[in-house]
Amino acid sequence: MTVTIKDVAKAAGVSVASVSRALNGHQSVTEGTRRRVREAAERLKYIPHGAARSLITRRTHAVGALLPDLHGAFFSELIRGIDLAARAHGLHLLLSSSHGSAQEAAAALQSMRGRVDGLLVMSPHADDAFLRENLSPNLPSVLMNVRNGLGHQYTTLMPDNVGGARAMVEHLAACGHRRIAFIGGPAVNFDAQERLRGYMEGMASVLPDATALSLEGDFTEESGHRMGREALKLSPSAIFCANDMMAIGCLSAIREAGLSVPQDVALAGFDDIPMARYLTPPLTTVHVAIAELGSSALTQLAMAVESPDTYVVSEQTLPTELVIRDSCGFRATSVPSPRGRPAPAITTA
Amino acid sequence: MTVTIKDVAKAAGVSVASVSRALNGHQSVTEGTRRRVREAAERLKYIPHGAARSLITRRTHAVGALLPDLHGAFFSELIRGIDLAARAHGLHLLLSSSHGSAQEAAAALQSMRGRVDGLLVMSPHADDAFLRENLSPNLPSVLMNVRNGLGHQYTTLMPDNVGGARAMVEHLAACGHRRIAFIGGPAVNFDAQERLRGYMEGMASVLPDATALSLEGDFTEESGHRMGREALKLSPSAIFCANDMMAIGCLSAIREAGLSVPQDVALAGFDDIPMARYLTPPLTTVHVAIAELGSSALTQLAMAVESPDTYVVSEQTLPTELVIRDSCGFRATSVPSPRGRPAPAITTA
DNA sequence: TGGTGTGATGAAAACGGTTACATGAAATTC
DNA sequence: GAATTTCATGTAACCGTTTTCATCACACCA
Repeated sequence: MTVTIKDVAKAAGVSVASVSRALNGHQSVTEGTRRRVREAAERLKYIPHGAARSLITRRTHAVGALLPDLHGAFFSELIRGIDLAARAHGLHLLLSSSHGSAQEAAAALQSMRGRVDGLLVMSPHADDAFLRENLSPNLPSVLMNVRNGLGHQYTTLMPDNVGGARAMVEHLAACGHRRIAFIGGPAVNFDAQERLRGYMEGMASVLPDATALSLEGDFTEESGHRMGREALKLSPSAIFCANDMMAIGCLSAIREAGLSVPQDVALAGFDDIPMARYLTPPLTTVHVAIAELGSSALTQLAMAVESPDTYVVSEQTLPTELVIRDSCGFRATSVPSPRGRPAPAITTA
Repeated sequence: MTVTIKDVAKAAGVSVASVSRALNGHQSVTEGTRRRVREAAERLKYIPHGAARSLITRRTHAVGALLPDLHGAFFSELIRGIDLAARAHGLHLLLSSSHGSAQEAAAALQSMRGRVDGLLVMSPHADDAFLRENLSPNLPSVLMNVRNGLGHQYTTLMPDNVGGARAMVEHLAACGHRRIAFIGGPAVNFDAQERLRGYMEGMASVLPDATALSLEGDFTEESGHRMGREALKLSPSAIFCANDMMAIGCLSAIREAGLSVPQDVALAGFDDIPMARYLTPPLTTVHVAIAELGSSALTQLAMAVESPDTYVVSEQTLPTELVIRDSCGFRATSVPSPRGRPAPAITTA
């Protein structure tokens, strides 16, 4: 049925050991033998059995990625980054996304053990208890967008949520806004916490006399719409949403109130999803290099896998970029030009 | 170091065979033995070695997905659908995307063999020769969005590109348009071919006296912009783009020509990416149930894997839906309302 | 009581590779 | 020319699991 190393050995007239050596580029093999083996393997279309190999080598050359139930641009960009880096490191990617509960996430992790050399974890359920329970210490793991309280036991990467949000507040203040409302994400979400913190810090440092006007949404367009209506009651001159989808919802709430952006209310988002520049008006937002987050995380993981002894755990913050478009009233062109550099950008830490 | 079945056997005072039987729910095991084994396994935190198991069982409980280098909503939706169905069938997902060339795709397939029980293939490079060369006949495989010329050797799924494009032409004609230009995708692309065919068929059946006005883009926004300019030279009353991104590019080309949509020129796209309803004006397009495509494909594959003897290869077409918004001039509301049903929809075959 | 069926258990053979070690021939050294 | 090194190759052990087959105790039946 399937052709094994024995078949190749027989066909080439050598032992299985020689086949293994020849095919794996071991040095002590005659050129003639190597050629005959190569030819036989080629002819028989021999493909080594991955499981058998990893049984003895204790390497699967695969890493697992545990991702939350997210869709849209964020998700695809993240995977793109991860996948690209994985291929560069010769690693396979075992993907498990869209798990809604902590139990599901735990089950996914369980079933991955023994199949992967390392783990990439981004999950809203990934608190300390969860990690302690479900992450084996001898399996290299890298975390994304989680608070890592475990004594720096795991490498952690996250976008500079605080810096990005701060920069946005500073920009809005520089545009002359004083009453800046903030529509945050769910309080349990780590990114949401960080962005709220950035908003607070920004307000405190740039507008110490102004009151912080903060509402809690849940990152969905619908909640942006709902909270946008609430926010308008505070008569703000600018509304800063913790992500772009909420900003979209907020935009329609503003319109429904008979107001226009940016003339009556300035609007800003966070993430810079592709849609942001096609809105009317184009949305001022904070760009997060998501693909880069994914590929950096995987590169870290690859290093941890390849040389566990010399690898040092670290905590990395990826810079964000302020992308100024029209919705904040800073400038006023209207038709997005295709493939042009998006807008003036300011990079944060 | 790692705890194996032997350690559990020793701890429970039984043989490895009994441990295996107890843990895998074999019937001929005493309740007492089973309990002791369970306890020992629990205590030692034993997790079976996947590679060792799949070496003997010849099952990896994983399927591979070979996807093209695409990003954005299409990609994430597809993966979501696949992943969801995979979890439902207890299968792991080995992902390999973003391979640019046929060689890379071939290499990816190569390195997956022996690690997966089945293969999900969507690739622009997946023509007959490629498939014959790189797909082993004893590895169940399901194809998406490819022309399957191999005597129905593989199950194939694809959206109803022809029907969707036809329906759009019919709708535009019903709106009173006679000069309907079409900006297609790259001629080598299968989806592009089908959508062009749908356009042609639609024109022939509904507007037999009108000339087909067809241009070739490459599915990018930029080409939509470029071809949009060309299309305008043909003084069309409607432009139908083979995907939404090109429609976006086309929209800006129309604006730059000093014309407006839909008053001067009607515009339509294909795919219904999330962005489509947020454009100004909201884009009339053809909705493709991408997640469903992915999950259906995986379900087919799971069936093929689980019962290869009774499985029958099939060819499935997933219905598309006409989504009528404002860009075609059919109606004229303007602000997209959040979470509302998108628009009147017409389902095709 | 002796034969027989039954059901739990253990020993050992797979699965398909890699690699330590043994072997023997050729090359090198004296 | 004998001793010794070198080096390509083969033999066999091993990785961790499942599963076949043999074994053995036990209850059952005549």
